[in-house]
Formats: sequence, structure tokens, C-alpha cells
Amino acid sequence: MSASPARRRELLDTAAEVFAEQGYDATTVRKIADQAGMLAGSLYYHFDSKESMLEEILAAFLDELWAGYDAVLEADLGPRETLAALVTESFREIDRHRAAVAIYQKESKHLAPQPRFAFLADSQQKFEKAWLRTLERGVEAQIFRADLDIRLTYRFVRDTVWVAASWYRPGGHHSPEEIARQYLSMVLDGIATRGGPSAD
Amino acid sequence: MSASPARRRELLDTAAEVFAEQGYDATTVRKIADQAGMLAGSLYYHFDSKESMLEEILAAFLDELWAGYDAVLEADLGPRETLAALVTESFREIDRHRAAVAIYQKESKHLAPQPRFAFLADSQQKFEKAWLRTLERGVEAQIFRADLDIRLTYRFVRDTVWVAASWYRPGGHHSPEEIARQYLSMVLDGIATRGGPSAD
Amino acid sequence: MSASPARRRELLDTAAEVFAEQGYDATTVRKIADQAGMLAGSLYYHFDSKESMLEEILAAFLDELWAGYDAVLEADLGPRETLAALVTESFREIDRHRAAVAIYQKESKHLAPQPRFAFLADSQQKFEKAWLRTLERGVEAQIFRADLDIRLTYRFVRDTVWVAASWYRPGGHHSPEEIARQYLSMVLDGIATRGGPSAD
Amino acid sequence: MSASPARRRELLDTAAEVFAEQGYDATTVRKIADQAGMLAGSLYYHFDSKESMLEEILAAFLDELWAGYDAVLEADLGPRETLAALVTESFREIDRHRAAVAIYQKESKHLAPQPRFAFLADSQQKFEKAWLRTLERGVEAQIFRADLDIRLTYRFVRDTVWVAASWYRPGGHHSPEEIARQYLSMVLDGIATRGGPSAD
DNA sequence: CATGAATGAGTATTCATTCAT
DNA sequence: TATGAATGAATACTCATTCAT
Repeated sequence: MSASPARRRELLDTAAEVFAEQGYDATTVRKIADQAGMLAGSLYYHFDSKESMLEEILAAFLDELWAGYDAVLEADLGPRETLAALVTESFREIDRHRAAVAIYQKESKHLAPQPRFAFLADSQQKFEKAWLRTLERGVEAQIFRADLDIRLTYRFVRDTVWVAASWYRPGGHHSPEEIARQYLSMVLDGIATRGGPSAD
Repeated sequence: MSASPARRRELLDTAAEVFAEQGYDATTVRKIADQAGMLAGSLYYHFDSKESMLEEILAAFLDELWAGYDAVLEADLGPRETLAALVTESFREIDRHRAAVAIYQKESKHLAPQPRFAFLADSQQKFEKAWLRTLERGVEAQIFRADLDIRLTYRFVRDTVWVAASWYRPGGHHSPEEIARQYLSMVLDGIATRGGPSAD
Repeated sequence: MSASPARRRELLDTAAEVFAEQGYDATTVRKIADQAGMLAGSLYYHFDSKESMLEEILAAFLDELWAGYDAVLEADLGPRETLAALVTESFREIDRHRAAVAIYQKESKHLAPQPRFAFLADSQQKFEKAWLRTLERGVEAQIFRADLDIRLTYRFVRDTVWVAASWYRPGGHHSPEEIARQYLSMVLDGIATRGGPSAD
Repeated sequence: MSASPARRRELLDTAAEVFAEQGYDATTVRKIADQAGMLAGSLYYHFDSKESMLEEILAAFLDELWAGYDAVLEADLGPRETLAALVTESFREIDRHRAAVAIYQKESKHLAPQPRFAFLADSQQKFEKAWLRTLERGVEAQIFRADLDIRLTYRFVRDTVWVAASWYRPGGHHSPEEIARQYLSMVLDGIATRGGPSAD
């Protein structure tokens, strides 16, 4: 157990790619090993189990994500700028760790209840709190509309952002910042033309 | 192999619930049978295979969905009304077949390439075409903003709607029509207050 | 249990046909039922088990076979005539009960040890005794060659006859008597021309 | 999937023995594994499936058989010598690969239609052609009797030889060459004494 | 007599994991 | 560090059989 951290990361990246593409359950240890050019059993020199690979992938991703988020939240920006910064940060993370994000999206719901993955539930709570607070501050400041259900709005914004991981391909037409800009534009101002008839 | 349609539906509903909660791959035939109060092998009196249950669940869902969609599309409404009707129809479907929708969301991507599930890919294409056309019509009529990437907008609206299946619970505070109304309001007009500073 | 003997025979004939074509193990009760135009469970009104069908088929066949054989053996014919009559009788049986013969050929070896199928082993012993005695009488009377291993000869004649069940189709070019005649000609006089060089 | 050829052969020999004794269908993978002193699942390290074991056993047998046959057929012997050599070669093969031959006898008929086992049908055709041609040459040369149905004679000789695999036990009283000699003597010259009354 | 629905024991196969080399 | 070979538990599926209707 242990070995060079460099090799570990390499193997984890490989594993993440396969997990993302095929789903965790559907991914066999052999597929990962094949991709890494070794035999299935050999992975167990580097890792305790398939599950521990998953854990390490998700934990590393969330660590990095929160480094970014915390920086934003501690910057004491206004609600609108906070929202913009959080969304942009999210798209940057999708750009850098698409595989991990995709895994997170697909698997976190059924992993969270397990003690081993408690950190997922923790993160989710922190995440929700930060978003709700930002939205509430925005409503108070009359920057966000007051007539919207705030929890519904939270889910709307959250899903809107993260689901992008399922189709986003790094190196495509749009940079993450560009996509973030467009998303924000839609989320903030809607897709209808201004001055058109308001919804219902 | 065929058996009474009533019992079949009962069992399919049970199966859909389990598939939705645990994921198709992670669902064992025994779990479904347990839930249905019978032994695993007994399911095979009613169905050919686990996969055929999945197929039947998804096909029935899409049939019903398209009945609703086609009615909307053939009604020749304006772009804004079409969009509203499609979204409302979608939330109604989520309300009626939450399990099937959740399964569709999670599994359709990796199922679609299989010949057996070709109807998923067909549906996806039809779906995309209907949405893109509606958005294009809206832009032409200056009802939707012209400065947005139309494919990005399509994904935005699509994801925004369907991801709701992952958290929606029928019989909760909001009726599907109420949720649809709020979603539409956000999508069309944004979450920012009118007259506020536009996004960057 | 019981029912009309006519229906029983019908069902047994159907079963025999399927057993012969697919092998006993590979034959499912459902295939027999399908062929008979009923459901698998319904067969159990007529028979105790799949195995009891097999038993009844084989027992009926052997009963009839031995009726013929016993008549021949009690007729006190000369060895050559006895051999001819036994072979002819065998081909007639193949003609009448091809399916049963084919089953017997394929399955009797591994069935014989089971107590339920002891009658197969009995029959085989009686069969061997009758043939060996006929061959011995023929050697004594200088009708059959004395330089041949008698057990080998027995197997040779026995196999030569019964294996025909694997390819014989009733209603073909040759009547069973005609095939018997040709087989006897080969067995008795060989396929080489008389006066040719003898086999080394 | 591949693994050491030595272990493979060992396991295939074990499997062939069990297949021959119990029949392919009636043989469970567990029986083979038991015989080999391992667990059922472990066999799948060496082989893809139970069927692939069967295929490998039969293919190896036919390869070796045809090596021998081709040598005989290319030697341009007279018809009688060709027949003698083919029969002798066959008994040698039965001696060396009794299990494979027994499997071939019992299973080839229902395997041959499957694409995977097309090589069985190919072999059977080649086999038939070689034998028919040898018999025809013999009739032309007046070495074999002209009054026999040649296809019937082919079946007679073919069955006569191969059925021996069902009772032959290597290391018994007779060497394969000795058995071949006796069989040939019966097939060529018959079991009746010369000068006796010919079979009507 | 036959059906419809189920049982329960078994079957081939998969796969994460282990461990001596 | 990695391999080759195995374990053992689980998985989808099959099938003879039962039985209330």
C-alpha cells in the first residue's frame, strides 16, 4: 500500500474517466486496469478497494471545489456578484474535472447515506446553505425577485449548472467562462425579450 | 410470457420504483421480487428478462409523453405558448411517472446505443427537433432573445425541466402546474428583478 | 392422475419425438406441452413427472421389442436364420418406433444404473445373452468364422444395427426389410468381393 | 483469458472426461471444477464459457484426426489399403482421445447447425466425401462388391468404427491396431464362413 | 381436464478481492 | 511493483413441479 503519489493520481484519473463513462457499478476493476495497462489484481497494490478509489476521486474533487467556493464566499461580494462567481467557479470545475463532476452527479445521491461518504452529505449541506443565503440576501436587496419560491429557485440554479457536466466536453467551442456568462444571462434575465409579455 | 395486463402493470410499477431509487444496474431482480412479494424466479413468468422490464417501462412512458407533446405541437400555438405547454406537459408527466422519468434521466444515455433501445435515440431526436424549432420560431418572432446560443438555451431549458424528477415527490406542496408556472417564470423572465442591472 | 389411455399415448408420442430430437435433458416440459398444445403444468394431470414419461416410453418400446425377439428365439431356428430374424426384427422396430429407439440409444447408458430404470439393464443383459448364444451356436456349427473375437463381433453386429436409428427416416427409399437385407449381406459376407485378397 | 497452455490442456482433459461420461448438457461447470480441484468460477479465468471448452476440445480432436486422415489420403494407396488405413487411424484416435470422440459422437449432430460449430459440419462433409470416394474407387476396381448401396455401406462402415468409442477402454486386452484388424476382417469378409450359403 | 401463477432448487457466469511468486 | 491464479459471494435466469381455480 502507498507507492508514488504521481502514479496514484494517474491511476485515479484513469479510474475517474471510466467511472464517468460507464457508471461506478457498471465499471469493473478490470476495465480500469486494462485502461491503465496492468492486471486487475495489480491495482490492489495502490488502492484498498474499488470503493476507496471512488472515495479518493470524489474527496479530491470536493476539496478543490470548496477551495474555490470558500474564496468566493469570503470575498464578501454582493449577492449578484456572488452568484455570478459561484456559477463561474462551478463551470471552471466542470472544465477541469469533468469526470469527477459527472461521477458526483450520478452517484452522490445513493452514496451520501453511507458513513464512508458522509463528506458528500456535509458538502451538500454547506452548498445548499451558501446558495440559499446568497439568494435570500439578493431578495432582501431587491436584486432577485421576491415572488419566487426560494427553494425551487435554488434547485433551479443548482441543477442548471451541474447538469452541464453530462454534455460538456473540454476544448469545445465555448470556454467555461463563456458558458457561465450565457447561463448567468439566462438565469438572471430569462430567455424572453425584455418588454415582451410577462409569463402568465 | 404475456399474462394478465393488470398484474404486469403492478409489477412494472414496482420495478420502476426500485430502478429509479437504486439505478438499473444496482437493482437486483431479487429486490424487485421482494418488493412485489414473490420469489425472483417468479418474475420470469411475467417477463422475459430484467432488461425487458426496463424496456417496457421506458417505452410506456415515452408513448404517453409523446401523446401529450404531439397534441401540443399540433395545436399550432405561438412559440411562447408552445414552450409553456411543453414545460407544463413535462411536469405533469413527472408527476404521473416520476419513477420512469428518473430512470430515463439516469440510464437513457448509455442505453440509447443498444439496438433494443433505439426508440430512446429516436425520441431524443424528435424531442430536440421540437424544442429547437420552437426556440427558433420564438427568436424570429422576437419573443425570445436573439443573443443567446440556441443549442445552449435548448440544453438549459431541457435540463432545467427534467432534472426536477430527481427531487420531485408527488403529493407535495406544489402541484405540477404550479411548479411549471414558477419554472416558466424563471426561464422566461429570469430571477433578477426587472430594471436591475443586466448581467455583465 | 390417469385419464384416457388414448390421450396418454398421444402425449407420450409427442414427448418421445421431442426427447429424440433434442435429448432428454435438453428437452423442457414446456416444449412438450407446446407441441401438445397445452401448458406445461397441464401435463402433470397425465403424468407424475418428466422422468415417468421417459420411463413409460422406454418400457413400452422394450416390451414390444421383446415380444418380437422372444417369438424369434422360441422358434428354434438355425443360427444364421436367427441372426437374420433378429436383425430384421430390429429394423422393423426402428421403423415403427424411431423416436423411442433413438432415445434408448442416447440415454440408456446413463439411465441404466438408476433403480427406476433397472429394466434397461435387465433388457441389455438378456439381449447380450441371446446374441452371444446365437453367435456361439453359429461358430460351433461352422456357420460363423471361428477366428473372430466373439464379444467384439457381438458389439459389431449390435452397434451396426441400432445406430441406424440415428439416421433412418421412415417412409424413405428403403423399407426396413430391405435395409435389413443389405445390412445382413454386409455383416455376413463382407463388403469385399469374394475371391479378392483376404484382409491381412 | 489465455493463461498457460499446460494448465489449459489439463483442464480441458478433465472437462472432456466429464462431458463424455455425463453428456455436455448434463455436465455442470461445478462438476468439472470439482474434478479439477477448484471452484466453478475459477474456470472462467482460463476459459470464456462452458461452450468454449467444448469447442476447444472438439476442434483439437478434429485437427489431430485430420492430420492423420490427410496423410493417408495423400499417400495414394489402393482403395482397400486406404480403407484399412483410415479405419486403423480412427481406432488409434479413439485410443488417444476416447473422451473427445465420445463427445463428438453424442453431441455433434445437434451442435453442427450452430455457427460456432460450423467446423463440425465441414469436417463431416470432408469425411463423407473421403469415404464415399474410397468406396467408389473400390467398386470400380472390383475390390468392393458392386451390389451394395454405397451410401448405406458408408454409414455401415462409419458407424461400425466410431461407435466403438462408447465401449472402448484404453489399456484393455486389445490394442487399437488389433481391434482395427478384427473390424476390418469383419467389414471386408463378413462374419460368415467362406463357402457357406450366401445371405439371401 | 386445463390454466395461471407461483415455488425453489439449480445453472452458468461475473467480479471484487487475495496472495504467493 | 506487477503477475497469474485462484476464491467466494452474488447475479440473472431456467425449469420441473405444485396447486387453487
